[in-house]
Amino acid sequence: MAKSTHSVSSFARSVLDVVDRIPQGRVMSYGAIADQVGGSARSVGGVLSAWSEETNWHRVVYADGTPASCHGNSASGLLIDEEVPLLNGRVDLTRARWPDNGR
DNA sequence: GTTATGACTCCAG
DNA sequence: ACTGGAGCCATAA
Repeated sequence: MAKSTHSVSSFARSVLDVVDRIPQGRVMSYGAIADQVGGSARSVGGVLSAWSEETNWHRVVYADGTPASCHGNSASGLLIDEEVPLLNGRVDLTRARWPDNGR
């Protein structure tokens, strides 16, 4: 709840809330989060960039499972550390996608 | 209120 | 599989 101590737009707070709910070893795509908060994938990216130090941005990946770009490839290492199944450099959404729709 | 930018996603070649 | 172009929405100036 460290995030609540700062003033932020309702949209950003919603995005941070969803990302914060992603369990370890699981990932969510920008578009999926955007759909949950009612925004667009780009807007979600902007929020993550602003909260990269307080948010699990490495658990958020592209629609095809590619780890979020910036900062080189540190995301892959973090994902491995989180026990996220990687497949040829991309996240295996077949197993890591969350919520895992029924599983 | 308008313009420009961005950690996105989809479609076509 | 990769690249380029267009669409999408929130934030900042």
